[in-house]
Amino acid sequence: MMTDPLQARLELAVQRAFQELFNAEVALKQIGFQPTRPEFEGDVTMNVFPFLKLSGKAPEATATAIGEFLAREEPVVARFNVIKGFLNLVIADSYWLGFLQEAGTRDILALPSTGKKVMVEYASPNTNKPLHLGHMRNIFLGHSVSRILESAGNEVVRVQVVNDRGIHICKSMVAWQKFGNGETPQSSGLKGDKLVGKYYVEFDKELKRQVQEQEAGGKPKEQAEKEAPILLEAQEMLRKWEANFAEVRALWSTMNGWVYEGFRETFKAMNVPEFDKNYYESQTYVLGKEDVLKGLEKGVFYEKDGAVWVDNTPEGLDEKVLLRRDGTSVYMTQDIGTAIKRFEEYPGLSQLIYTVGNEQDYHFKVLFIILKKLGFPWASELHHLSYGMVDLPSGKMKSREGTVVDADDLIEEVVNEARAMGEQLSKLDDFSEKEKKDLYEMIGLAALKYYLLKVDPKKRMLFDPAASIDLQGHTGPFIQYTYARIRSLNRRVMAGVWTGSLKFPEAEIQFAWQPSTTSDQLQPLEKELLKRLHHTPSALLESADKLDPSILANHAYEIAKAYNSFYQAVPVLKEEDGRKKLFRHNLSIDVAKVLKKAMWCLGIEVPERM
RNA sequence: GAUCCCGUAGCUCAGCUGGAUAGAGCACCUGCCUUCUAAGCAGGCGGCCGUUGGUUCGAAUCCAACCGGGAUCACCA
Repeated sequence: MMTDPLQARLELAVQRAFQELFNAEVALKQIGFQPTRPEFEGDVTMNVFPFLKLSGKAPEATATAIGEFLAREEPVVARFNVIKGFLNLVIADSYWLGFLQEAGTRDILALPSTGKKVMVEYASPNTNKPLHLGHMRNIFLGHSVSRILESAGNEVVRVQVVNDRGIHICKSMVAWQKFGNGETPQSSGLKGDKLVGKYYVEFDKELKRQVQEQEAGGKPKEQAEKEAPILLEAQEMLRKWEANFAEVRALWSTMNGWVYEGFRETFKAMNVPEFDKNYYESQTYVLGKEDVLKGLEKGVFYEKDGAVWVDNTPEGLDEKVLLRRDGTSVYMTQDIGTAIKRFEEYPGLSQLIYTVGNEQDYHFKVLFIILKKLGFPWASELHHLSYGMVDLPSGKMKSREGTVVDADDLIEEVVNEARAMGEQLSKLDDFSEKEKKDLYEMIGLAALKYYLLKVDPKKRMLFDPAASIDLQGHTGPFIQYTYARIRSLNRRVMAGVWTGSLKFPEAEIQFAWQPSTTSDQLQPLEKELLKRLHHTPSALLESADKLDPSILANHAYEIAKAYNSFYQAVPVLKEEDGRKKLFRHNLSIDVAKVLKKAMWCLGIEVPERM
């Protein structure tokens, strides 16, 4: 990894070794290091098997020769040992100590600016129902990826497309007109999105009733489903909406307004910021038509039966309609137009990432190919951040069958669990009610977010309600707890003065450890921690490259775990030797800093006490 | 029918750009609070890495076939 200066150094040295020892050229990329397995002495290990042809020697002899060269020529290598074809290198403590010093003076989770501007789209809900667990995976992912990209040196623009028009919202509108008796969020006290969602369900109920009725009257099922009066009404409502009927538009605005108010509350409860820009489908759905016609002129698309098509069979895909015979758009059309519009609106934009479920993999493949065919230079910088569905122990989530996990309910549940645990431990009796409430929300949300983010986004995941509110083990609260422990140490150092400040006391505590060449100053648990910290920039970069927060999430967990082992076995403030005490405290501070920033990248806050 | 994704411990997941004896958490069992927060630590139990072949000095990792699970393939959104 390029961000790992140690590895880069060693690779160069090994390259030199091959030149001087065997008169052989080796590309840096071919030289790979891996962490040394714990049962052997060493920090990093090089496998020499791939290079035996170059050296013309046996594995042990090759490894030994390189090891001797490195120990002699490269100061960071303190010593080495060889086991079979494995060259284990012990890195000088002074290197790790130097790293610690550096980590103390700057944010190692802030990579140099790339100068790139990246747009991330996520959330993109429909306005006919409340947010649920599936949205939460999407939103936490999109938000986290945005922050990771920021930390990795990019400027990020967050956007969503609000699917505010279409048959779905018309269904809610029709049902509300029929059965609503003028109900509003104010009159019933129901959250706006819940209220609109309720009428969407009402619509479905009534539809089913009518279909059954008509079936009983002798109509075939398919016909009954198409001809149900309430469905026809919804379709009529959609036509009126498109024709700009004032009353329909007014009702539409009102009901969407209720939904937005509800969404705002949920976003607040999720502790996720709003977007830099919202695109509304009611505005974007007209986009793309002209672009498609231009493509037709250029010969990128073709006409058949009066419709405009694109032929993606050369790419191994199918043909696809872009404009219907009657000249109207399909979903793809507006996505083409919206993408183009975004790059016009944001001139320096170099990348666009769509956070959308993997059931739309095919759609985005086609979209990207089309934009490439239209000749947009940025088309190769489009990414579909495709994530897997969230399953429940009972099976798939289906909104029609009422098996969805509601976002608001879930947050409430997880916060209640945090409260129950907190009160049982009763460490916080001096907290005010407000402080307790804030803390339990922070902990509950951490459990939920971490649970959803620790899994590779690409993979379908199982949502186990019990595990998601777990506060122990491989969880967000475990990392929070580690942070709080360290902050407690910090406070003691500062003579018990509790300021409530989130600032780290670097100013108060100077780094006083003098790196020296004498080896083995570091205890194994200290070194283990330093190595994990040292790997942080690489983890961040990999997370950013792969658009995968789980890499950073798991890295943070590894650090927290290593810290807790260290904390348990090695005294910090009770250490008599002042230099050691200071060193360990500095180490602790850096762990806290990294944990806090890594959690920030995941959209998770950390408490000063818990 | 075609294409794509996924099969690792009882459960949930890491590891997958090939390397040493495959790792965590949960669950279960044993210890550890008169020393810095026990939401913790130390230890134990638990694996034909879906199956079969191939490539390789070496395969959970790459390739092929098969089995099992999921998704997608509309002049729908």
